[in-house]
Amino acid sequence: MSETKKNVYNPKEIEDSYYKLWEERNYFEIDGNKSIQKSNRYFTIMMPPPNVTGKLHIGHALTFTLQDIIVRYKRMDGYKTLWQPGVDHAGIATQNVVEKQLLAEGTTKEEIGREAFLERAWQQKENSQNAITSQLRKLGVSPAWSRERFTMDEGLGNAVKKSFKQMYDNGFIVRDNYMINWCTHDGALSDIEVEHEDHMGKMYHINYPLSDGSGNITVATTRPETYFGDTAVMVHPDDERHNHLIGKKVKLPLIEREVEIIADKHVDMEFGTGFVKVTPAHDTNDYEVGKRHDLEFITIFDEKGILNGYCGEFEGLERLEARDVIVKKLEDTGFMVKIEDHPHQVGHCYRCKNIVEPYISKQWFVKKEFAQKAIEKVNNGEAEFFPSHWINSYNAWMSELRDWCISRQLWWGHQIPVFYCNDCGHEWVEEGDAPTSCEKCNSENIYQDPDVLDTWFSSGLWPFSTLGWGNGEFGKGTLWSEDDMKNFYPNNLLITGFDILFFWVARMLMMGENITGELPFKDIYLHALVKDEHGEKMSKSKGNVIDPLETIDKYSTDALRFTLAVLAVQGRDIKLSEDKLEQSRNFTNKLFNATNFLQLNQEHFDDLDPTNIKTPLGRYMLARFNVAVKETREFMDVYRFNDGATVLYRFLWGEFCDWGIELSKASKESVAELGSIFKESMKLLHPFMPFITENLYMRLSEESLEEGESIMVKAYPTVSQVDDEVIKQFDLIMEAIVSVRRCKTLIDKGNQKIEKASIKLPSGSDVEMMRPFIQKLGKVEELSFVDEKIANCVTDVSDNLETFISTDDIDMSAIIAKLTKQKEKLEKEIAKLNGMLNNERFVANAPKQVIATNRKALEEASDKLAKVEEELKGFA
RNA sequence: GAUCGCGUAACUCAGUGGUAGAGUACUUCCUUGACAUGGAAGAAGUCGUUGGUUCAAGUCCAAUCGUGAUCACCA
Repeated sequence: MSETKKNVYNPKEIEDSYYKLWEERNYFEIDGNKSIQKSNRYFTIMMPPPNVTGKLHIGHALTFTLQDIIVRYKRMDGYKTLWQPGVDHAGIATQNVVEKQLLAEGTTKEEIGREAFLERAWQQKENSQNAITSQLRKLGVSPAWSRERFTMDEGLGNAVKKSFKQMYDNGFIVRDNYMINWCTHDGALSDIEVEHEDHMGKMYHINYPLSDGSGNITVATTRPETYFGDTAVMVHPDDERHNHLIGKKVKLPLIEREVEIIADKHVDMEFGTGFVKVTPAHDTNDYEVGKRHDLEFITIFDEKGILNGYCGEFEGLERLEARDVIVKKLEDTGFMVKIEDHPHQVGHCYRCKNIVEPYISKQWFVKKEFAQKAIEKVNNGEAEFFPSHWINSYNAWMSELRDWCISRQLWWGHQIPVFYCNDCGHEWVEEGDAPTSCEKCNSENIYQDPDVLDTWFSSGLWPFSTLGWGNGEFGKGTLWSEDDMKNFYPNNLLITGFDILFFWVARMLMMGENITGELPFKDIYLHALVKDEHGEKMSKSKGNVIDPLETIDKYSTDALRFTLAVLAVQGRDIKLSEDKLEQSRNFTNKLFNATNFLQLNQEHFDDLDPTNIKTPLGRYMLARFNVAVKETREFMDVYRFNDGATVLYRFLWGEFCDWGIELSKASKESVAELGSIFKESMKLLHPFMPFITENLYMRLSEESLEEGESIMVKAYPTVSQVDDEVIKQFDLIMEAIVSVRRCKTLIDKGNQKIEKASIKLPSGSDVEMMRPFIQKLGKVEELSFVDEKIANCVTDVSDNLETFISTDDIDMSAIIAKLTKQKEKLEKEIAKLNGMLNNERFVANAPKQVIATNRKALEEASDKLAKVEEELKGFA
């Protein structure tokens, strides 16, 4: 049995049940906030669809929390709000997960066949989607679940075919033989799917004999096994060591095939031996050289990496295993001159970590020209990055774009909607149902391209395909409606991690622009990665992974959400730590206990009506609340989640609890008003902490969610008149209280109750209004207000007032030390201000406002100094 | 090599040209009738370094050091 502590907030009791009710009542749907919707206010944000490969991690928790904060804010602020949920089929990643499952069962995808394999993949999709969506519910997020989509559902499949045809017809999609990145496990990859890693390899120096028998040349290579594909050796034309050999022939070791020595400026004379083997079919640079010199392209291994007949006796070996065997043979036969250590970078498949090969293959590509307009429009300000510096990365990447390889040799994905006729050779794109005969010659001897599309092709359409674009009749009226494109496109905002800027964001921008004529969203917020408390990337091997569900279990959903929000500073890594989570947890507890306090006095509190706030303290807290509302809204509007959260923390804890509640103990009649303000501030906080705010709002309204309407569909607070006068009055009250407390520490009374104190206030202060607050919080039985300094007492001098407490025998040295320090500080300040104000150029150039502020500060500091000096004189 | 961040109190970090801020930790005190997951008071910073612009620089500019990320090339 776990003990339940009194006065400790227990979130577990409410989180699941509230969520269930919210969802049942359709609050998350686009008309969930019907009663507060304002006309023509629409807000759309797409959920980046999680991969159906597993479960949520802390990065998901961050991204979805931030999205939910904005969505709840907009929904409460009267927008018709669409937060579009869904999941991504994640081609390679999911296929690999399923393959691993099969492997564990002792079988393979080839053994069970394409159909059975796809069945397994769909099963994986179901399992993962269920896990993910139930975890998302735990996070308290509020997407329009009724519209949940999957990138491979029929409607999105239709959109893929339609957009493919459009791009094909416009000449942006072509099929060609290119040198691409080839993974012998996963097939063709786009450039960004290859990760380059530092690796300590070897540099092999190999002798190639000259055909005329006049000697050898030595080439240097890191990949000796590729020499069977060499079709030339090149030297720099200006290389005086070697250029006399241009035009001569050499024989490749062992196989004795002859290749020519050619001249090409690509060679770096400083590097290696100056002789470079040219393997046009297996190296990106050599590919270009090969094209320049019209060389033969010899491919030496098949799609699985198995060496072919060009490799002589090594035929049948796997490319990686072959290296050592070949090297051994070259050593034995004397062709190997030397082997040195050589650090270099090796490309790996981003999904299976296999070493990627440059490989010539016939694939489908999206031409790089496709991106042109999206580059221009983003740079014209039609979309905006938060933080803004990301536009640099966007431009850098976009300007170096190469054609995007979109065909994948996988089974799991959108099959390419291109058909070929075996009889007449016709090739065409079919955007409708699969045809049974050739559209040109009517032959039934046709087949569909067996490859599937890069997973990012369909996710690139996500901002509009989910709104019904190209869906055909699928889902019409249930998953989407005909007004959706008009109302929700372009989307207002995208929130996602910077790590998929190129993979996804850039692709959405170019596809959206080309296919709909408009960029798909206006604002692009890119958040950082969640790191551990030391700033280390989380990884299973390091054992520093923070699991969102465990965290929720320990600290509550609200605490996790608030922590992530408070740490989400634009442009900085998020270092998540237990300390921060504890702090947020404590904050929820504080709010819970504030409610307990309010309800000691009365059970029910009305909703806030500013005109009904009459007591001075009520008016003061209302004024502070207004400041908080203004700041929170301003920060939300520019996606400064950390600042918004900090404002709320400061207001609710530092102002409402520490001062408002404490002061109300001297003003019982203000409690009813404070309760109303607190209820309203629960609305303000709701987007960050949806559960506790609902709970406390309901408690203070004496309602339950079962009977009442949720806080999540009530109007977000707006700013009413801020009463500056009452803020001034209470600033003075608080200054007096702090001064009394400080004075008491001088006589070692801590915060104990004392009998008498005197305060000298500025003239015109409303002393009778102030008295009860100062007496109560300063813990003074008898408080008197005086016009002159009192003899024989300790004194505290603050900006606007002085406090005196009579004393007989106490050690004065501490007091003198304190006053002396205060004096020095004031003198320094006065000197600084004087320096500025005596500077003619400052007075001539600075804004009047600044000069006035400084004059006033100087005056106040001088006054204060005079008082401090007078005190010191008394001790002399 | 190129580009982009970051460097502010012991720690984690805000800071939008106008007297340097928060939370945690620390020191001292308080179990006061919401909360010890709490309250009060306090101490703590040559804002990486050096120049420059400006009446005024943590903030803008340049250089430099440290640190991190991304992209690219190395046969």
